[in-house]
Amino acid sequence: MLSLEEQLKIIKRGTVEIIPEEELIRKLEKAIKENKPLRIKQGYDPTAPDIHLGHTVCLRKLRQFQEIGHQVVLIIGDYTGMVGDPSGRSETRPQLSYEEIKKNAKTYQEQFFKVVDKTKTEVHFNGEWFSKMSFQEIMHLASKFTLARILERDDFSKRYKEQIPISIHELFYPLMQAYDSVMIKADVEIGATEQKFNLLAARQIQEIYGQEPQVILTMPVLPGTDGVQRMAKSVGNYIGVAEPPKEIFGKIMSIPDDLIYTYFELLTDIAENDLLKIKRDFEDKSTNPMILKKRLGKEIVRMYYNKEEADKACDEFEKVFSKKELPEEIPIKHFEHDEPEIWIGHLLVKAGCVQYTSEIRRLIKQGGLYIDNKRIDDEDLKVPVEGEKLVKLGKRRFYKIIGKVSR
RNA sequence: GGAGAGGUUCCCAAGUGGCCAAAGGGAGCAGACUGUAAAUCUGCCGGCUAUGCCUUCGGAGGUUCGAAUCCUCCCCUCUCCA
Repeated sequence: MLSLEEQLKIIKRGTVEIIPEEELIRKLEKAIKENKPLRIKQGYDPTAPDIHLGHTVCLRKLRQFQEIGHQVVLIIGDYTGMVGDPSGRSETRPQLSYEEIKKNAKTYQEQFFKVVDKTKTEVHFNGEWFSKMSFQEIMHLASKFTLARILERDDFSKRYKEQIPISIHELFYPLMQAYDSVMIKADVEIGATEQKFNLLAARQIQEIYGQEPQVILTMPVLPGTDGVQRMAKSVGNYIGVAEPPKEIFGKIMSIPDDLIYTYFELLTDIAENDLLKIKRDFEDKSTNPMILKKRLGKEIVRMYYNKEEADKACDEFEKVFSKKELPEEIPIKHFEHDEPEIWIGHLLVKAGCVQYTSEIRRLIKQGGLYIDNKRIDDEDLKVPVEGEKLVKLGKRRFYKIIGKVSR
């Protein structure tokens, strides 16, 4: 194992808080002395089946712990997922069925191990213990926590004040997460800053169950591609790790310039002094932010795919947006119609390019529809069905449409 | 159980009988510009081959020439009291 100082340095990079740091040092010292890895807990509720870059901030920290020789314990929250984490929420989460959760859990794990080393990870479902718990035990656990403590939380107290409903089952969430820590005897738990309450609750509960409380590491919450809200699938400002390279790259290019440094810092392994240089370059405006963004995009695609894909994604971007050429791969749509001619609106709906004909009228009115590189300005345009057409909607949606007259 | 407040188009949020497909903001989309799918500005933003028609304001009925707006019943949320 690495020395204490080396380990601490790695652990501290990008972390917001370590609570309490002395305990972490003590635990690390012990681990080194006895050559016994620490148990690093990460819980995950498979409520949506996609892991996005926001999640990877914590996952990358787990990975780092693995690299310095510690044991990662992943808890898939099949039960907590059914409750729904109220953290940072202004409303009750939808409760998912057990089947949905199970299905999501599979995808989750696949994506999870794109970042974390599978061979060095112990996986548990919290249903392992929650499904066996009796009501008596649940009441026992519930009696260890008070409403006042729960209401210390901003999200709850805010909802309470604003008269937004809070269901009783939501109050159980922190207790459940805490109990997970007890069951797997966690030494360290990592979470986003908004998770702080849940993480702290675990310390208290662990003590009640006669365990040494876990140390807490909080990581920053990653802003989404809109640069305003935290990255979340529900907000639609996310970049999923399983997305195609082109998408990841393109979405990176769409983040506000101000986010460039943050993304480099939290999402890449770029060396410390490189990071500083990027910050300087951005601040003194000596480098075009676009250049930095391209580098960021390449870096991230490389992490989840490889260098070739990264270069390809970048070339493709330049081709389509800078040079306004056609992308490499254009989705092909087929459709059939029983007359030789068809109104353009119907064609595009039929081919599945858009959902409504109104959308087409709008596009035409705004000058955003091209067929075979010709801008269309006639809303009522009819075109022949037979043959192949290249359609461009706005600046980034391309389709090749192949029509056939059906008899 | 009692008293009160509220449920509006993707989200937030105006609107209390016709001028309402419904203000404003956000998101989204398009155009211009550019250094990029940044920023900024402008426009669009329920559906329909459309100078008109159809469907929307928690649900079901009703009053009216006319309802998101008034009445009745129901469902849901919140607050206070018990």
